Amino acid sequence: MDERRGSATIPDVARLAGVSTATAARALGNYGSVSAATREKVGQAAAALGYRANSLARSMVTGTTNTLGVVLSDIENPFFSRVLRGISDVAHGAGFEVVLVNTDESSDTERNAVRVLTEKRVDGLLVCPADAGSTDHLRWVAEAGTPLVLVDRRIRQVPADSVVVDNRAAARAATQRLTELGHRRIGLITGMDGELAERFAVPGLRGIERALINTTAGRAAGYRDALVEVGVEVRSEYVVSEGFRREDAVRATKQLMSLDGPPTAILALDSLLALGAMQALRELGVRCPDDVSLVGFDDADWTEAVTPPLTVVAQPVQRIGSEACRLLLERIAGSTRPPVHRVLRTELIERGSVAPAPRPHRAERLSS
Amino acid sequence: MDERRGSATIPDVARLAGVSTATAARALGNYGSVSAATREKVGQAAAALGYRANSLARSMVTGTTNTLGVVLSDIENPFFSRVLRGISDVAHGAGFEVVLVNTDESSDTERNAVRVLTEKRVDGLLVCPADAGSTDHLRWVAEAGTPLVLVDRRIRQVPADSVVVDNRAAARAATQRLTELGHRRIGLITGMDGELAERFAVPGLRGIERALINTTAGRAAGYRDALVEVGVEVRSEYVVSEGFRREDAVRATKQLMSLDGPPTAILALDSLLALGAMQALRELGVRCPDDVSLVGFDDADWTEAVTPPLTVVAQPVQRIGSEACRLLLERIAGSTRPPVHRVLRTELIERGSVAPAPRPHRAERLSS
DNA sequence: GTCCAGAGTGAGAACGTTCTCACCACATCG
DNA sequence: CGATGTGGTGAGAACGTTCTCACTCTGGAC
Repeated sequence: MDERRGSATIPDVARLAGVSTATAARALGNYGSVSAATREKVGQAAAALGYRANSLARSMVTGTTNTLGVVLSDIENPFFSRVLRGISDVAHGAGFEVVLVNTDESSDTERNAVRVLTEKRVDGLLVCPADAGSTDHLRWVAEAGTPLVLVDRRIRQVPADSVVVDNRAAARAATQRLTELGHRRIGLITGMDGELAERFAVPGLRGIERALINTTAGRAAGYRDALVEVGVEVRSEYVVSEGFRREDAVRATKQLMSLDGPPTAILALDSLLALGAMQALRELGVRCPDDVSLVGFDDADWTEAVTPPLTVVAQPVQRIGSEACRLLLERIAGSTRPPVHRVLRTELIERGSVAPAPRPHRAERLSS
Repeated sequence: MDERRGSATIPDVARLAGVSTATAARALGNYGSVSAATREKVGQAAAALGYRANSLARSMVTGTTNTLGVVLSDIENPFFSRVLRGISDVAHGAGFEVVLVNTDESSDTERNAVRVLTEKRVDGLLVCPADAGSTDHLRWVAEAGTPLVLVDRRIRQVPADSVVVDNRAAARAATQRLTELGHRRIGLITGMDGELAERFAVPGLRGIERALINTTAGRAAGYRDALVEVGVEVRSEYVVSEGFRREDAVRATKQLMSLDGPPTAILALDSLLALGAMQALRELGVRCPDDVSLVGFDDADWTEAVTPPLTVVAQPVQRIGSEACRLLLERIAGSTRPPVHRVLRTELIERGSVAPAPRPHRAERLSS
């Protein structure tokens, strides 16, 4: 009697309990008013049949799924996994489930994910957009009334809340610290597509607008700002972009150190790149921080444990996620305030990997 | 005309296209047979109205959601984020979405997650069970016919596929390598609840059965196996369990090194613990590998970049996920073969953090 | 000319909930 | 004593799909 494959439904429970489906539904769903006696009867019938609610049917009629869609580039990346953790904690705390899609920075995948998720009728979307260029799908979502929050990357054309970090200021602060310590030849390892990065970091002011969108570009701009401030010309051979993986940073660092006047300090724009830089310095036998100072982005779990401990620009990674999710929940709850753009602060954590610039050679001392 | 809030439905599209809902549905859903002309008409109408399919309704009638539920303990942990990546890649490749829940090793949360996910009618579940003790909810799922695969932890009582690693053999191999190099005093940092770990690692054979379930316990058992093999008594003060965080491992390591006969080698049972051990050794001024050899579990991204590079037991982390997901998809596709238990192989990757045991003091030489 | 296959279509019944109404009985208030 | 709630209940209509069935054509085989 209680072993039906397709599982029992409310009518089944109602029949067994001897009440109408409406009453059974009220008892099970805990809404409306039901007498204690019927509630008991229905409860027992449900237990006997192994009744399990069908959220799909419920969502169909209520129009709400208690589900959030999360679209980000790569969950394997510790940055995103911590962001997701922040999102997930807030979401579950409020009774929402989380559907996750990795885009691998592909705009097509993102577009597709957004379509599928809206078709699944998620109550809201958290997106870390892959490409600031193609955003019609995001505009579409925002305008169709599905709550949307942009995570870690803001796009001006999309009328949605956003939670980002002031990447430019962060990189500027880190670079300033290096210039304060006397460093003038400062290498930058960006990871992004080379040509693009160079454009932001090097030649004058072109691209600043877009730099506010892209994380890496913003940081590159901050690097430039700090150098310009102390009157140092930004030299393009100091800006290296070989890719986002650790091995790429190893290559980039070796390239930097093989330059004619090799940098006395290196700024790596994310934690994996910093790791690669460290590895390369070790492999080259270059002493850190004696010969070269190193600053990374993101306070990964290993930064404090390595030798020397790494100086980093720490971002409130988890808070990016939790804050974004909180904004989204407000929207879902019906808030209609104009788009909010939250900018979280970063913090420069100084550890052993940074030291004053080594005494310059005489020739250089004269020239500067 | 095309700006309705609640978005257009198939009847709306059908009306505009001048066909029946059945035909419109066929044209949009790409099933049944529709003439090219009507398909075109319907397509245009849909575009004009901004029609977007409703997966909920579709799932209601088809009985399939193209969604997998994933329940694991902590997505922030690099191990799980890589497992998830493996799952997610396979799932998306097959057209499935992924709903994620973190349990933080809480059995209650897990039970609840499983309930909610089955109510959402996911097509299958991937679970890394928090507690081998309370498993009725998993048995329920398996018996109710929802495909289920256990990830990284097998539970005998649950009739479901599983994908795990042979933790015991892995830890045994790592420990053997250390004994081969002459190490006899080998510290073990487990992270798990102290009392429990000691029970597995130290006194004879009790608990071996359960050890096959729990990851940490399995590894502790492997450690013991290797020591027993070379006739070394397992001393309980060498087995330290302070917790799972890096700081815990720092404390544990310092505790180990302050022992009367401090260990000449340390085996840390996961990557975070190894990190803490490294940090502690550096803080203590103990040279690695000259004074103490160190072996960790899991080939994290930083293991190769630190000084010295860390010897680790590498697990095919991503493959745990992808393999599990593949098994699940087979089940969803209807396979009814008896439960499969896949055991993936680990690999000992030797790097600079391991060296022969330092020359023993005379007294010790005599005694051994 | 008859028959049949099959492509194209439409009407309407599912799927399993929640929600709106209407109804009843009973208590409370004027 | 009648009017006015009010807690408990049931009938039945949504929600937006897909699916089944029946129907109409057309074209080809006999």
